[in-house]
Amino acid sequence: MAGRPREFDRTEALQKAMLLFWERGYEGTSIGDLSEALAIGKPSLYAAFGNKEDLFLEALQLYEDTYGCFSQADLDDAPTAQAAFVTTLRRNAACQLNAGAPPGCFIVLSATVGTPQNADVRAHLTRRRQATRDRLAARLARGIADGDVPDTADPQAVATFYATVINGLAIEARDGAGQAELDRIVTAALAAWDSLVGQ
Amino acid sequence: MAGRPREFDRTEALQKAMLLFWERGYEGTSIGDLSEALAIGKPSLYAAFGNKEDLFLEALQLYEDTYGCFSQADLDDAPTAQAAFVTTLRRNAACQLNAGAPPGCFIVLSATVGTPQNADVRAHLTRRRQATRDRLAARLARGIADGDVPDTADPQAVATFYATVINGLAIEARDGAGQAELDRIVTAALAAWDSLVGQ
DNA sequence: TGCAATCTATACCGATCAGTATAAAATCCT
DNA sequence: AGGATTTTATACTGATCGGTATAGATTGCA
Repeated sequence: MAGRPREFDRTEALQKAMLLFWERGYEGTSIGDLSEALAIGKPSLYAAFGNKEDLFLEALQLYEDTYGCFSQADLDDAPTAQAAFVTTLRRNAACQLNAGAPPGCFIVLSATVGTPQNADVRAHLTRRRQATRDRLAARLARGIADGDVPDTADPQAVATFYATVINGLAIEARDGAGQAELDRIVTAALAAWDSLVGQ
Repeated sequence: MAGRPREFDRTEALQKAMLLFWERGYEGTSIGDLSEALAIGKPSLYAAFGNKEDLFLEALQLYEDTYGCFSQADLDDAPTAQAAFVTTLRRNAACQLNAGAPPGCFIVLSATVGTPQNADVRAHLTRRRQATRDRLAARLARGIADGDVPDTADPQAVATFYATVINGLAIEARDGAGQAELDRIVTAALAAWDSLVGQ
């Protein structure tokens, strides 16, 4: 009923895999790289995580659960839509840089282009990015319902603008921007609030 | 002094290579893919363009010269910094989508992450992105000198914000955004102008 | 102790990677 | 025609890709 116990910590290994995928992207990270960095033989890797795509998706989930730049609670708990966006974008800027981790959001960077055979991985990440935008739009709709956002505002348009800034932040971070620079970008984006919601 | 003439149009071949690198990125495009898509044997490819990196850099140059989203003249010829930014960002949104070409800016998308051995290609593209930001900052500085931008404005901060939007636009386009959506994002970013320059 | 079950290391699979050696084919010049 | 020069197609290089077959090692249970 119980065979030889595995000799590595699965969670630790997954975290190292996440960091490697984060730094090099899906196609830039080979199974050989992972086997070496995790100090785990390839058969053990496959037994524990399935194939490369399975491992990547699990690493993505771990990223969202730990380093993830997005918090639904930030949106829900804020009293107004504007306050929710301030908190969400401030957190996002802060989450682009982490000591001991690669700069820039995993979800934005790890697979934007690549070979046709990996199109499903890219589509998965596209859906994650669109989910972020949709949540922003939903919070704006709630703001209109709550009365703290003018009902002339276009939730989709405003959400898409801020989602674009969030995507751009990841590239700025990967290009070497410091925390102060990222924070200034968010400050600038937030300064547009009144003109965006038509207040 | 002259041997067998080459049987393909070098410019045509380079354009096809550009389109493939644009769609799949540097590492997502193999020499075999290029040889097939261009209908050119690999030895002819190497003889005409050097190695993969040389070909990519030449394709990048062709992109900037043809599909490139950025025009120095747009910045120079506008009477005010604000007008220059309106034109530059409108053109950028329009350049994200081209019939018969992949969506999203080549320079932003084709190599943001990857293997360590291709770090120099990524660094090259990072420098191109920073060049865009620096030109935006220079135009703002001119606006201050010309008197059409308040001298309290921070050219670097404003330029970095708009550069971030430009980077984000490429990802939105690759994710499937339509022209109207991209235009709305630019409209939103431009609406922030007054609050950004402290007017 | 023996057996079923599980993990490990080694070595391998066919396919593909970037790049090239070789030799035939096609041109210009003399 | 002959020779120099360049491009072509074919076939190959060693390395690496994602993934696996095989067999030995380690466990719990009977």
